[in-house]
Amino acid sequence: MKQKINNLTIKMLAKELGLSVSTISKAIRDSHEISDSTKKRVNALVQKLNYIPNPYASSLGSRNSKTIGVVIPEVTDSFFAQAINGIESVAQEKGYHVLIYLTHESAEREKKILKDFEGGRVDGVLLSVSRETNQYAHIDALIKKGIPLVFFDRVIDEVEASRIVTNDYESAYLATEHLIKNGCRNMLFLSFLNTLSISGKRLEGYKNALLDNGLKFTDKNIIAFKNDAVKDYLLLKRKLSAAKRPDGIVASVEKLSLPVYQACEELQLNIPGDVQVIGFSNLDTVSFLNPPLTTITQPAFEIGKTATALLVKALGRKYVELESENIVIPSILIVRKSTKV
Amino acid sequence: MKQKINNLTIKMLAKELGLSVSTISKAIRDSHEISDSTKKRVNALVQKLNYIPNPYASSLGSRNSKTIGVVIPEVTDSFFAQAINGIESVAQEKGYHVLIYLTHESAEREKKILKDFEGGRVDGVLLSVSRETNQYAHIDALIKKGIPLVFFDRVIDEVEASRIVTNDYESAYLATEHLIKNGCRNMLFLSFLNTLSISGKRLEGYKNALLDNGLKFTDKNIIAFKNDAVKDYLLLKRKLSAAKRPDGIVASVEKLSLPVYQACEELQLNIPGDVQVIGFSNLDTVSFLNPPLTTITQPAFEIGKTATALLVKALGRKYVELESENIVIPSILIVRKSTKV
DNA sequence: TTTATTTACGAAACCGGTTTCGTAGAAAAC
DNA sequence: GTTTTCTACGAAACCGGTTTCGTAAATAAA
Repeated sequence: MKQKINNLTIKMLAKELGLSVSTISKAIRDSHEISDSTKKRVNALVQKLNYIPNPYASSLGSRNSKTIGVVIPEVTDSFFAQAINGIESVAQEKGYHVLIYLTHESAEREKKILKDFEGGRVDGVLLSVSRETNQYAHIDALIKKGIPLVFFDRVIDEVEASRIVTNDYESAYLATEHLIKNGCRNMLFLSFLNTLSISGKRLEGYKNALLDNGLKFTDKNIIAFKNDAVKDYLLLKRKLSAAKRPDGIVASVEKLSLPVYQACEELQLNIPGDVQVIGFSNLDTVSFLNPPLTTITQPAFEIGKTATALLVKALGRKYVELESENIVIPSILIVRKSTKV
Repeated sequence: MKQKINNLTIKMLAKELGLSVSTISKAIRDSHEISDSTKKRVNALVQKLNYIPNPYASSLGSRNSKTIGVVIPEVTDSFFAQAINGIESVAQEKGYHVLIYLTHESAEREKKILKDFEGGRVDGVLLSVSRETNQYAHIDALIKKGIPLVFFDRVIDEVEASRIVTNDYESAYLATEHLIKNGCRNMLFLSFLNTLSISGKRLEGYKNALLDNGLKFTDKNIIAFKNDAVKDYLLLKRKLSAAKRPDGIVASVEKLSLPVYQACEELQLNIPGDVQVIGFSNLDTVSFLNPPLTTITQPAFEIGKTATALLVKALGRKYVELESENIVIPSILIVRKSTKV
């Protein structure tokens, strides 16, 4: 069907040099069983003819693809964009190729993607689960097939695998405490409705910060967005214009900070005068928001790098190790003007 | 070396059903030369055993990988992030896998990546060239190898290939004219130093808008950043504190808007009172900057989608077509408070 | 009824490398 | 000088599918 230009094959090189196919193959991969002199001859011809091995033939024969699969919810989110940056940097350095897949927060998509991986498309997987993901048979199945997987940021606790995360509990605690120290007594906690352990941890942090500071926790202050932008926004506005208006907001997800600013603007609420706001965000524009947003900023790039380094290390080993690492890279609180000093 | 779990092969399925390997292969791919009844038998077993074909074996045999390569300068830029989103959406829909590569604005990297592609790793390529790229032999070489390539956003005019871009000239013209209408007479044009045709077009737009409105154009108002954040920033500040201070700024690259805000803040310059600012940006945070930034916003998602659709269409054809399409998707001017009404 | 097509499938070559294993000749050890 | 060990390479099987081509049986056309 495809009439690709008669590509150069290893066979042709072999004929040209009067060597065998296997010798060429080994020479190219710098095998110790080939003499330096023939290696030079081979490489010279490779250069001259601009020979590039067919990656699929190599992968088939060697049973490894030098490819890692990255499965994330979305890419238009500064956290994930930065994480990809970190991932790609070490992948490129180590000679790995990266296949990227977006789940758009759909567990169904995630399943299909991982299932495809069972066919051996990738040597290893970096996964940040979708918000919808509440079971993990598909993940376990993949791991059982012998394909190393490392979670980053959004993990499933029940699955035995390495994970690189940030300190969600502590940073939410810190964020909440920061508001309390600034005088807040009635704080909203904004998150998405889901089963993600990370939201759970952040919520816990928020909750405990309240309790530890003698404030009481009430479900009414938890807003679980449903990903219906319009409805969610209305809900937020209602909360912000209620009689007992909140005096502080913890936006536990990057995407939720902006609606807060918008709602406050529409409701003529002053930040931080009327409401103080702190958000989990990695955007560098936050410094120039009106007012600049106090944030919990995650080490996205580092997380991506570390996760990939760990995966690559695992791929380098002949036998898959059993023990899985659990690395926590802390987030940082950056105080700006959306919270009082 | 790798002791992958004895994977299910088509051969085993064949034995199990008493059919030949080729029959199974055809049945799975829904070939017309297999009867419905055996297709059903085969699929039933496939389901039952959870058989997933080895993608590398398929690719090798069929000489196509159902994979496209995406080569972009960076991912932590809202334009590219959104573009990837568009790319991935149609790729996933059409059953293509996407390999992603970042050049980090290095022509060298770009060359290496494209060269690797010559080995047949991908069926087609989506490319947005690096800022450094000033020759195109590597691109031509790839195309000559028979691998379809479509440019998006950052193109090389000299290369014969399809391209999906936005109306850079017109939007810069529009942006500049907008400032002029608002009373600006001495406007800075900010861009990166490079040979990118897109910067050239934007610069042309700026220039012609000046000339058409009876203003004179001077090189002194063009700041070509060199990607050295510190020096560039100092240069900007110097320009902004000069005796004949500019009254308007066109930031022709997303990354250049923020430094402007920062510099104005440090220099106590009011936006838009002292300087009006318009930027090319796709960030949705711009509405909440202080003041909200007037922007030229590019249809990034659409560009990604269109480029991919075009590429996939080309891949579907038996023979590579000669004519290359040239699609322009316009950007839009969104007026906010950083420019006077 | 005979011949021409179609339909449904199998055998075998093939895709382009990798890996295993065997071996001649050189070098080292005894 | 003989045996042992390396070194450097080749033949052939293999990776797991796809594709080509041939053909028996079923169906249609003459």
